[in-house]
Amino acid sequence: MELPTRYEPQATEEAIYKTWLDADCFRSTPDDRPAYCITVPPPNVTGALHLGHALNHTIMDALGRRKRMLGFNTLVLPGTDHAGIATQSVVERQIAGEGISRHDLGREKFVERVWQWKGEYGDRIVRQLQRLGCGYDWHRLRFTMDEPYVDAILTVFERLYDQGYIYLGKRIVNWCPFHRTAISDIEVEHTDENGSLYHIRYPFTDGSGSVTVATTRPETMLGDTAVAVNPGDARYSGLIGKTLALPLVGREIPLIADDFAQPEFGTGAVKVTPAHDPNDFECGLRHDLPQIIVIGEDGAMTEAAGAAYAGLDRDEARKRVLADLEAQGFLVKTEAHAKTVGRCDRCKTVIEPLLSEQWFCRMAGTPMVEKAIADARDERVRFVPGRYRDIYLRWMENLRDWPISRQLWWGHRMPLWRMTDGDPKAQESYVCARDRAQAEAKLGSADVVQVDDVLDTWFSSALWPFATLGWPSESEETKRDLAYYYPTDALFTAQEILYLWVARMIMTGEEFMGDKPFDDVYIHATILDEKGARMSKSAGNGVDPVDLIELYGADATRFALAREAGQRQDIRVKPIREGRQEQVEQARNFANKIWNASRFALMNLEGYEPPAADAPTPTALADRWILSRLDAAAEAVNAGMDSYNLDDAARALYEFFWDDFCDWYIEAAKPRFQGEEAAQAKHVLWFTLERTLRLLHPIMPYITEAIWQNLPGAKERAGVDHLMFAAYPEKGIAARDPRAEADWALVQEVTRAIRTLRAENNLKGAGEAFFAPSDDAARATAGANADIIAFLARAQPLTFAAGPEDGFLAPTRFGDVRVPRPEVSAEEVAQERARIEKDIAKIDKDLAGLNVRLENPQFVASAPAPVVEKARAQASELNEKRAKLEERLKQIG
RNA sequence: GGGCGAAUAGCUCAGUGGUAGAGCGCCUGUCUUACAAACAGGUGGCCGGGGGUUCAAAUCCCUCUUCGCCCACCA
Repeated sequence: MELPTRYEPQATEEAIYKTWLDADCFRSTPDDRPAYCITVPPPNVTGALHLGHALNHTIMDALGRRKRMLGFNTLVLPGTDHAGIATQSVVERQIAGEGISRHDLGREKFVERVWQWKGEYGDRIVRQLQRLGCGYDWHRLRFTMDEPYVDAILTVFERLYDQGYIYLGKRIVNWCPFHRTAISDIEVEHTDENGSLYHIRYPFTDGSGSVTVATTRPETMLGDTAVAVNPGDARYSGLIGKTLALPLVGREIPLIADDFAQPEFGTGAVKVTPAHDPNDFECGLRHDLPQIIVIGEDGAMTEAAGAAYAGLDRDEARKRVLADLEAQGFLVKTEAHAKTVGRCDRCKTVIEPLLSEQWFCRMAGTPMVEKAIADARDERVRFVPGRYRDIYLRWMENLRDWPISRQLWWGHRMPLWRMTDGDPKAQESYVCARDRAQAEAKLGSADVVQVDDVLDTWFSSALWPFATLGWPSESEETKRDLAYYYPTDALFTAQEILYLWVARMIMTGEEFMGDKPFDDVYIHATILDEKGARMSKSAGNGVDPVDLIELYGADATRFALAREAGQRQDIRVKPIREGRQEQVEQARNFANKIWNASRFALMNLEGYEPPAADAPTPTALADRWILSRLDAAAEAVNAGMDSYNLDDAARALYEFFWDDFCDWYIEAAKPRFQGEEAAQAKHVLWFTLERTLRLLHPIMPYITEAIWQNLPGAKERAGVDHLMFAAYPEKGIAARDPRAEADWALVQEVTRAIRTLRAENNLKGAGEAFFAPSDDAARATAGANADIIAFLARAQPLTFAAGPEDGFLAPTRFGDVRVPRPEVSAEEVAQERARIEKDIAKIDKDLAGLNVRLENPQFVASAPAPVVEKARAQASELNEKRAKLEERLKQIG
């Protein structure tokens, strides 16, 4: 077997993936097996895969692969998202580099450019997922702008519209002046910033004094249509109803009473700008106030702001207004004031609350929302970790209507039409129609126009679990797929899109499929940098998974992520420094260990034919022990995978493979391959390796496949061509053997004692060692394994006797170990004495602790008997050990 | 302003009532016929602070501090 001593993933992984594709391993069609279906969160077509994706897909692929091996018909259905605002932003930035804006190009040309972008970058994501090893059914790859998918969107829209859920509303929305579109609350990012609170004096028109208001946004005063005070505020009790003259503008506005003005804030008087603040808007409705829009869609002041300010950017306008107020004596004072500022989560532009006409979808109280709440409350949809259920419920129970129209160009244009001369601000003008012909028929006119707006990108992603499976097609294939795969089994995502996406999928699933979209929602950790900060392109602290894969291979990258992917809220990932990344490097070392252990096994199993009876039933201790450990590992790995604790599974595999299988079993097996135990040792080696490869495969698919393909008899015994189709080992694949585990502990402890004595005393080469077992059981176990202990400890031979009086001594639980002492210098004697004294000091410390407990009558009375027994046993062991060490001290003088 | 998570060896993390573990790092040896990306041995921690419950607390409760995440229309 010609295998290099180092595992080189770069040389093999891509070729292996190709064999899987060529054999069409990942295709899923309904059959007699139970289904396991995941529709993957579609990455945006904005660019490349980031580490969060890598984690997300590692988890899904690992769990999907394991289910396939457990006999489920696994469908992991991939796709990409057109990602309206995000992709439009990217392309706008791109053309900005050419010195043009989307408005220079015009809608049609611009959308062409975005399609071009999608063509280039959509495939790139797919290639990167394949490089990561994802076993997805690429025949079913979906894109949110594919024709059948668009059909689903139109169908959903039509139904919601016909039921009266979709309406045109005039509201304050979050307006992004950069994108020139409305966005929803959850697309606004809040940051705490240092600002100022400005106190401005508004004089009464009758010259009887003034009222001072406090505001953080002085520029909006140009649109004020009232000042409000709390009706219970004694300071203003006689003044309500009087008229104020708005400084700079001169407009006469009333002083009104409204509960939303809080006496304790500022001066207790608040300026009311109904067109630019949600609270003021509500207040304006209550008092029937005019709504004056002074900031336009581009973030600049409008004509209504007055000639002096029109055309100024809002920041510039603020400065000008303040200067003018100051000059005219209206600015009373300015104080520092921390405030939260809303920014567009895509471009970080400060959001302008703006009064505008938008399309909304009704939420609160609708059956789909009620059902989506009930699904979580009754745990028909299970959240993992469970705490996210409460977070979800709290949000769902306070839902506001969903603004679904966006003033973007890249997206699904809303299927709403009106006659050209119809009132665009009246809902009655509109009909819902899929195309011009239908619109003309419905409106009874050929002179029709479609609304310019596109749908919120999350409107389309909300349909993902069923639209990707073909809904609303009535074809036999679709009906079969939906019946078989829906509801899907689990959804895997990060917490940031719990509301944006998860909640809405549950609602639409209930509304249009009459059932939840998935059983489980697993919210995995968010990737943070080493200091705990969010990774972002602008901060430059990102780690590119493609770099990690190129450095260390996909298996190592996957293992490193899986090993930390538990129920935690975040995972810290260090940067790549000087071409190294610690966490993935450790995983790469593990892969290399797997490679080399397997290489050793393959060398010893050349030409080997595993017996027909798959599972060995050996008699030798080492064999019984490793099989028992294998079974324990299988149990732990399955438990971890079943409970979304991939980290536990990864750790169990790591520890079993490295500590048990490599460090002890393989080492112990070396001499046995020559002796009379060779047959059973080889069988156990083959079996343990083969089953371990199966256990590892979901997390490290490439290296395990590479080895398995070379393992003699593996394919024949499993009856399949690829490891991914072999049965996944579960608890019970081998005999649990507590006796063997207890006996092996002796082998380990005696071995370690000899090793330590030899290492600490600088004894080179193989030498003698003595073991005086404390009882017959220890003698029997050690006797049967003397050769192995001697081999492992590089001690030759192991003699069952007290050994020479002047030998180095190590008391163990099973008896005394001695290693003969050659000529030593006074210095070396001093070193040995120091070590023994240190050991005794440690024993004394432990004994003191134990005695405190044992001498406490309450401990003896209250603690469970086994605990007391254990403490007594420990104390007596330590006393014994101490006595022996003391004796040894006297010996060396 | 609410909600949540985290704080354990220099670093990254395990450890949910019985006197602390792993990997990396560091120190000593070793090219022992799978692996120096390795092997053997060792060093290293009043488990963030304070209180409480208990015979017994890293672990359960309260509180404080620090860091982070999510949510939030107080000018």
